[in-house]
Amino acid sequence: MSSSTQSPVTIGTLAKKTGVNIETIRYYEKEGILPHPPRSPGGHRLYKKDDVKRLFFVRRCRELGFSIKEINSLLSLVQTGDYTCAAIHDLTLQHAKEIKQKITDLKKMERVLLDMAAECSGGDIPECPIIDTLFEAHSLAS
Amino acid sequence: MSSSTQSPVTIGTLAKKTGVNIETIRYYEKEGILPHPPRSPGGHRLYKKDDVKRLFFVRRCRELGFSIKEINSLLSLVQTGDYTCAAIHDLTLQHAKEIKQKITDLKKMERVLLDMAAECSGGDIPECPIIDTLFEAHSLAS
DNA sequence: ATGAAACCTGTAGTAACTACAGCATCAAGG
DNA sequence: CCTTGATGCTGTAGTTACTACAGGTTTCAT
Repeated sequence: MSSSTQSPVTIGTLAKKTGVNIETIRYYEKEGILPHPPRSPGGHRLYKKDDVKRLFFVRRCRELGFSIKEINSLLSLVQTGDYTCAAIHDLTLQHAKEIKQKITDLKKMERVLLDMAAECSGGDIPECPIIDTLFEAHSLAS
Repeated sequence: MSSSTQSPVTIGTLAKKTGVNIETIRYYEKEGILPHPPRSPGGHRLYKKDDVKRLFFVRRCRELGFSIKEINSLLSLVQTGDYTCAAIHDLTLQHAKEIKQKITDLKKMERVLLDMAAECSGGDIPECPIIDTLFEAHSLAS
């Protein structure tokens, strides 16, 4: 009973509500993941409750590392209602897999850095096993 | 006894030896992490053994996630000989700390994604708890 | 001498924003 | 009604670390 009487908010208010930067909101609109909102007579953007919801969705997806492209896919699936639970499930697991790989890579980096640091006296001398190691012609990819 | 008689190599050979893309080598030169090499009469870049070593250093640092700026710092410390083991040690540990933080963040993402997926039947139906969760107005930052 | 392979410069594209500059609009107080 | 400060507008450029051309030149082996 309140769907057509809600008063629209400006971009600044939307930004505060969702914790998303104003410039970022305009960027999202340009990228097509937020719809072009109606404007005030003077050209200011006017948002409604659904936009708040949608922007929260986008923000949460970004926090989970989904790309803009992926979010666009998710949103168009949702928007058209043309999705199955299985499709969303797959997208999610695929994304989780990519994140797992990143974690693996970063752990490898961390290990090498800590190993190098452990070899190092940390003294006040101009010789450093870290530098020596870095000059070695080996790759991390193994 | 071989320092002045080595024959220089072209950029393509350097690329093959170090596994770094030709375009990337030129980019590194522009960014100041590789010196401007001497040129052939026709303008082709001519590299010597030290350049190979330096480029290996750069490549290894990149694989360990050091930024171009950080590599520049490391290199200027090394180049001038104006460094102590302690300084390098600190830079390395600082970097390791940043990577650890990234790992923590990614693990949090992974956890949320897997939890969402676990709630999901994956069935052929147009209702999905993942979508519902994504529309919730909560942030990961806790 | 010729032709293919390698090289040159300079520009533009990528991802996901951020940061202006320079101007217009809005809302509240006087 | 008018002013004024806050807020909003567009459009462009910068960030990071490259990659990918286009269009031309050099090199080197035959």
